[in-house]
Amino acid sequence: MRLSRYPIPTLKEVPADAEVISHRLMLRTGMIRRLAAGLYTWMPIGLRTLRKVERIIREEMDRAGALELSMPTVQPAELWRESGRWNEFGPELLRFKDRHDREFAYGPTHEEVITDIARRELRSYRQLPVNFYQIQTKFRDEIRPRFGVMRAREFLMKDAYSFHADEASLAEGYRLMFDAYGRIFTRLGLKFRAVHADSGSIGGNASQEFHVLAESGEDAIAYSDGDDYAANIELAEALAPATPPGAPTRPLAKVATPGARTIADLCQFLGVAPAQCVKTLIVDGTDGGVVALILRGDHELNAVKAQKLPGVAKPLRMASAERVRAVAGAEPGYLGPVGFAGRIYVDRAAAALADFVCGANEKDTHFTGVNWGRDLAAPDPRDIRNAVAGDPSPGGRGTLQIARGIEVGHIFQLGRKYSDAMGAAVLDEQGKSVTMYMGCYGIGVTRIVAAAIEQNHDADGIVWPEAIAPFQVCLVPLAYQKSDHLRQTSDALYREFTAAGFDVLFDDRDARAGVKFADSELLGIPHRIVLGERGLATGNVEYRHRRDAAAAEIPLADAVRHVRGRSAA
RNA sequence: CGGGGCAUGGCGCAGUCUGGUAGCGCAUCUGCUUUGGGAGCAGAGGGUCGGGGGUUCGAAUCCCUCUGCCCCGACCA
Repeated sequence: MRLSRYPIPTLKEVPADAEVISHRLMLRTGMIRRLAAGLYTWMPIGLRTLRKVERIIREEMDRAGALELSMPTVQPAELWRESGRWNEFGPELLRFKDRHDREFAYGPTHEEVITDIARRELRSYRQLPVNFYQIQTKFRDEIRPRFGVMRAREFLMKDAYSFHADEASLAEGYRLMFDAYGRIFTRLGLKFRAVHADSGSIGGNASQEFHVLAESGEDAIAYSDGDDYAANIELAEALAPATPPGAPTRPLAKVATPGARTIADLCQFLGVAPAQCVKTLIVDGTDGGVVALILRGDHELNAVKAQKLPGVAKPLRMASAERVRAVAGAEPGYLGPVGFAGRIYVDRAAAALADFVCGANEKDTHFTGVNWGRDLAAPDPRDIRNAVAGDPSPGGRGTLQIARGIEVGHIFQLGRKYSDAMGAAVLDEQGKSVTMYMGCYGIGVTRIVAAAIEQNHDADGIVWPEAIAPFQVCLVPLAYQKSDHLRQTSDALYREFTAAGFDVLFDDRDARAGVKFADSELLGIPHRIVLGERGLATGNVEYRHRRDAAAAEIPLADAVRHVRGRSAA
């Protein structure tokens, strides 16, 4: 592409509302433009990358034996009523009516539609297993769209759905998709990790997420340095410390701790470590009452785990200060399990403490030297905290590390949730009707583009992985408008690269060198070739990979071969 | 949805408190100079100050109201 013919210039300044780096860079490079909250136009440069991502996904899905189809984005309400999700899904589902007052939804996902297809079209176990996929626009009316294309309302998703005669086949189909996802993210040139995940509202059993590793990721993931355990922090099992609790050595004592409402205050005041304290969180219960959750002072509550406990309201809500006062008789800040009458859940790590500190359920007062079994009932330890770096790996070897990631893929074994609800069955070998098992497999295609930028950028701009760069090669002739010789040489080189099959951005603008350099770096094109009068006098051009520290002189005649060599590396 | 904030040429902002002829930078256009790291000079175009209502001789500025957007929380590819 000749840059002089591309009407969307790069920007030095970005709209003030762009917070994350990928959003800023996508705006500055002219990849996207915002239409409304969570709605973006993909401009020509951005679309080139998006299409490359799509192509890799499509090739690997096809290779894994999946069949591409395309389902409507608009779906009738009846299907969603059949699955029960018309009510379950909540306001994220965009609903509307047609001229006949019939209800529809703009598809946020396609389990219902594909299950409808399956129950109409699939008759025999002999047609199974089968995996259908599409790459298509979804709409989810997110409460708070943000970060540009990273959490948009309208976005492009690859969604696949597999159908199986039995559970073993589902497990096998799931594994095939797991492998395909690994190939996809590898080919995209991204550093990623597959982790066990909570299956959330889609439902089902086994489930794994694929995360692109990036500091700015919204999710925390825990992985072991000694085995292959890896899980989303929401799910990652937090084990008790390896060492068993010691025997009590100190007497129970009530101490005055005026003003020490937080763990930090308390530790400062008493000169103890947060890990020697216990904090007590009061949350709403299902029966209108409350539940106390006990954690070690240096640990955080894991809401996903906690709201699965019997008696805890879902979604998890902290109890109001009034209710806390009514139940515990003290302000939040001085709560503790000693003498607490209601239901209590104690985290494993907190349960492993001896001689610990906790609130005394009395203003400005704490207990020290508290011991389970002596001063209060021995607890039934539960896992209700977030795993932290240094925890023993649930896999058995090594310790957990924490990384941040952007969720770009999620695979589920759905089981029969939808096929049961919607009656999707085939005949088995005995001619008996059996409900099909289902798997579903998503990839956030548009999100991948943003995630790739989050993971691959520097102070000058994007540093595209070659496979998804909008252009592979950037040709920068200097004084293109002034020198006939230089113009002819660079035109010829442009044709040569194009003929060799490269996507080439040809910066034939009448602009200063600095402008062209800055733009090629901002756009993150992997290979840059600069043609100047000086070098051409000796038959040389300048080559620089976007990741190189400095440029190198290479013979003009070798340019294509040189780039091909660097591009294979 | 709850809590905070913003809305002034295409973009980034000042002006609002204390009402008095709408400004700056970037970008755009023209001319001249410059030409290996986001050029210089001279000139030009472009704004119903988010919409509606009110107060006032006079409103970007004060009041009411609506709309849109952003940030922090619960959701998800």
